Amino acid sequence: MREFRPVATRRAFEEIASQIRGRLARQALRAGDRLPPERELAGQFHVSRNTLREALRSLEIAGLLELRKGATGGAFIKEGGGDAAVAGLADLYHLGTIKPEHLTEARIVIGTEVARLACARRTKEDLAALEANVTAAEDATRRGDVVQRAHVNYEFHRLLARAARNPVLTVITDALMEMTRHFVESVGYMPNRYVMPSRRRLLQHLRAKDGEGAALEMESMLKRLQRFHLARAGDAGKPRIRS
Amino acid sequence: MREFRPVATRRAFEEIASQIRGRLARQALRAGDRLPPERELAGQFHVSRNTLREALRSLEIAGLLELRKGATGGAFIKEGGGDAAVAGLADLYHLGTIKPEHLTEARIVIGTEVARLACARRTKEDLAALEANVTAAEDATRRGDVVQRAHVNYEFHRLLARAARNPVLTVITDALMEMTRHFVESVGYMPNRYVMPSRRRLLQHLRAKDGEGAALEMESMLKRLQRFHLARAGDAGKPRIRS
DNA sequence: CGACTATAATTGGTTGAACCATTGATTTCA
DNA sequence: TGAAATCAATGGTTCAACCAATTATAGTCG
Repeated sequence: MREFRPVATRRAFEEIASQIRGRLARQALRAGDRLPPERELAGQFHVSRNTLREALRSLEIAGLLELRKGATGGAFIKEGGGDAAVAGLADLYHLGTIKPEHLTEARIVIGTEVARLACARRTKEDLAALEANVTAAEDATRRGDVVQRAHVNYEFHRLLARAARNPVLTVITDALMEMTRHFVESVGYMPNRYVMPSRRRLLQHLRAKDGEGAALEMESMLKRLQRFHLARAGDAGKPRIRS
Repeated sequence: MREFRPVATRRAFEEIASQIRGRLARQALRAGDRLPPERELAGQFHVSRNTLREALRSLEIAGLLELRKGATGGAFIKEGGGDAAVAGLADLYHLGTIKPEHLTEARIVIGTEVARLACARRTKEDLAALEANVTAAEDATRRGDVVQRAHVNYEFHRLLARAARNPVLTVITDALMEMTRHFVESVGYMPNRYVMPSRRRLLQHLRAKDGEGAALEMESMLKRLQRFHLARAGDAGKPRIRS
């Protein structure tokens, strides 16, 4: 496999970020903890404040830290929420590495399994939240508020993923919804008549904990949506190219 | 849903990064292009070089730029390779948000579908690369080189994901393998006798383009691996806690 | 002429000191 | 007591250097 590793001409800020990452990985630093002020940390690492800031900046972008200003401010360890991973995947869509057809296909693959797992693990609370969401989507549809409806629909998938109780699938679903949102905004909101009935059937399967039924329902809905989306993508789709 | 967006008290470097991101998204900047030197860019944005550097740093961490030193150096637009997304997901594992049981479950879900798709789309070249990989794994096994064997095995899943021709699944697989690598390193390398025979059967399905057979083979192998892994995780597993 | 070598130019990496802007705590005073 | 003024802590930004790596270029010697 790899015969040689590139000789690590490590930059100072990388070394610092790596040390802080290490303390996070070994749980010496936990969510909510605050790092010392920049000026003090710079002293501890024997680097200038600018260099230290680049290290903190890299950790902030990676989603590990949150920097707050003010008297009680500082660098706080963030709860691992996967924002960075979501942004990283979304960037791949913006760059064109991920194309609409990849997105729709991934949604089918992931969504189907999420539905299956959610059936097995959903709590009463999950079910209530999902039912409230579907009701809200139906309201928005009746009002003809396509934007609101689209956002409620993204939220449905996120809720379902959380009900599946697997953070890997949660983060992936969040990323897929983020990409879908960009896609839909670039081709325009598209009303259709089959999503809401499908939602109702899906809720039935969830109530009955019928994983296979839920998976099939989700798969068929997403495949229909795929055809719908890709037809649009042909015209206006893909990361929009402005002049 | 969201009633108010947090008022964006945007920092200068964020505004700069956002502008560059925008030019990337609209393809005004493409992979391989070089941005002007820092000193010049700082002038264009009317900010200090330090602030500009924080912006470039954030884009570098996000995997969008690569900074090279020297006379022909500068900030180059990177090919969208998903490194940042992989690192973001791996961080979630280090932070403990993703636990070994989530990881093994996600591998089953994703790996099964990857195997199915790879069957449908693999080229002769994919097949050849996979066969060479399995041969290399058998060699390493014979030599008792567990470390090498583990790395060749991760590579197998990556090759299979590339054969599936969907960059979403590629990136997710890369991330899952990265997490698996950390997991295995924390609990120790574990030889077993069922992976290599499974690989051979999987290759047969790939040759025959038997998607269903490949999916079943992969699923059964990964489930067996899951039991094996989680048994270990009970003792030493999870992101290792050192004193 | 050609290959090697010293030099210069370009570019990112780092430093240190200073000042600005925001935030929360403290003090002041009606 | 409570509202307003003040202070202190902290991240954000600026500026002006200098360091270090890398490549292009000019020079030198065989």
